[in-house]
Amino acid sequence: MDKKIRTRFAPSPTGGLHLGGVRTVLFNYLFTKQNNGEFILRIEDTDQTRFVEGAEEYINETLAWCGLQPDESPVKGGPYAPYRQSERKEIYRKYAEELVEKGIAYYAFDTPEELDTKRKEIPNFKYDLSTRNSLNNSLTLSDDEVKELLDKNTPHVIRVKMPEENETVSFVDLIRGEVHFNTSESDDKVLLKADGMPTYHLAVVVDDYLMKITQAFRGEEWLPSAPVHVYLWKHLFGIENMPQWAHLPLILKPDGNGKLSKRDGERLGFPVFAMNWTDPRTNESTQGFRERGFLPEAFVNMLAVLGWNDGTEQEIYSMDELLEKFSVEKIHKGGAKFSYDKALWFNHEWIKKLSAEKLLPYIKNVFAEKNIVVKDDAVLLKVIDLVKERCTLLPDFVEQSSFFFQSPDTLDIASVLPKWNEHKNNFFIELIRSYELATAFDAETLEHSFKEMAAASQLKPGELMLPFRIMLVGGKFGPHVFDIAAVLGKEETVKRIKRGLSILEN
RNA sequence: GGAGCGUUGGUCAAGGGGUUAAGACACCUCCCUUUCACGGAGGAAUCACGGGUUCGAUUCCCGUACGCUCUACCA
Repeated sequence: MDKKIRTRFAPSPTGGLHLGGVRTVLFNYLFTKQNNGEFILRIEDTDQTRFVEGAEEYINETLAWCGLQPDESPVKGGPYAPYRQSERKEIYRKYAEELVEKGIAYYAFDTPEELDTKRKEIPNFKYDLSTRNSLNNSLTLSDDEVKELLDKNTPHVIRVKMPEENETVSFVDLIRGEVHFNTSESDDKVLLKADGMPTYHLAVVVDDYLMKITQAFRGEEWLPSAPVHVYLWKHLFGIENMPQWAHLPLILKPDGNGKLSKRDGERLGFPVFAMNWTDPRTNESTQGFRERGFLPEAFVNMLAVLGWNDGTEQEIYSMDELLEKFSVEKIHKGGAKFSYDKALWFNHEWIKKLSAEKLLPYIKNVFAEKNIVVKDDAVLLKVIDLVKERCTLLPDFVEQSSFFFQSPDTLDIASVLPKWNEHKNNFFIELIRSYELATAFDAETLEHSFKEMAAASQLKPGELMLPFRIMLVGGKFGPHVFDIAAVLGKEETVKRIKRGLSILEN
């Protein structure tokens, strides 16, 4: 039992990594690192027809962005390389044939077309104990016939022969407890395809064994085929060497029911992929959480509590806290509907939580995209602290603070004009004079002199603050006006008041 | 159709044989703020249904309903 903990994430490179995939990685990673184990990335690219260029790189980049780096991977290498199943092709045939010799598997020569017509003719057709004796395989053919077909390189597959007697396979799932299946319910899954590649069913078992995997996390959709894997383990490597299974609950659509899909994101207007993804075949691109303006901390946090809760009221977790508090036993059994509103809330919380220094590179990036030039990082740091609590997504910083770095294009004078008069106009002329002479230009003294002058002019400060804000900011938003003026500095503040006045005059 | 898994407010969820059934998101009202936010207060659940077991069940057991997943030479 003091075996080194080893887990794996085994995606197939067919497109962008979605929420569910990243969460599987997260839970895997958390569990592994809590136990000083090793986390492996294994690429399951056994289906050449579904292989998509760039998908593997995308997975690597996503893991890096989330801070979930594997200890062994195709890129990083490791003692059990290669980590791409297509490069391990030669390994699998041996095991499939071993199974044939043991009578646990058999050769099948039925063509896909033949099986297709069977499926059309017979409702609920399954290649299983009820049909295999009337099909074209080494169970029905004589040894000589089989040998001849094999010698002639006739295309064939190897299928498991699920037991005929009512054998119950049960195993303990880390999340669901004991799960039972009757083996006769499973069909005779293909293990080795005609092209010599293994199917998932053979490949997971073989590779999990060869790579000494101790715990296997995967989505709940795999539960029905688990008995096949357990059966294979039993005859290939022994049940006692089988990893512990953990079938994670699904992430569901926010509306209705069913697995969350890329389509739902498009339909409802939120990302489902971690990062931008462009399908090289269709050129169709999908926005990711990263490009939408999510912080990796928030993304990871949001995923962690989708289907897991530590029993306390805590909702905001850093990676370190997750590493400390995560537990597999507290993962839920039922699926959870994804809520984009909640995801936004997490991002907002993380923007508030992170220091201006940490936020700085993200904000500069977002500004650069809008061609906003920031000359002085120290100013930007101050600005970030001033506006961060009103930003939910990173690009919100542009809206909320671009006026610090460039004068607003237009002023919302409609909000001022109806109540604008000569009296107020004079006040601002006075204010310009006063501010020009000011020796200190901090928010507090600015506010103080502003209010004193207002009192002297028999005006309520409140009536003057909105026009002042519009002149500086352009609209009805942003931090306290005097904080803004202080950051802007004397010259710029005065300049903007003058400009505002000239616009209001017309 | 079959098998497996699941079911606490609109959503995420805590809890667990006896409770006023936590908390968060969203929504609404109010307070704070003469901007927008933040923040604060308040507002919603006969714990899917029906049977048991029990002095007592939302909590344990069995059914039913509903939902989901799988049922490919895809993963």
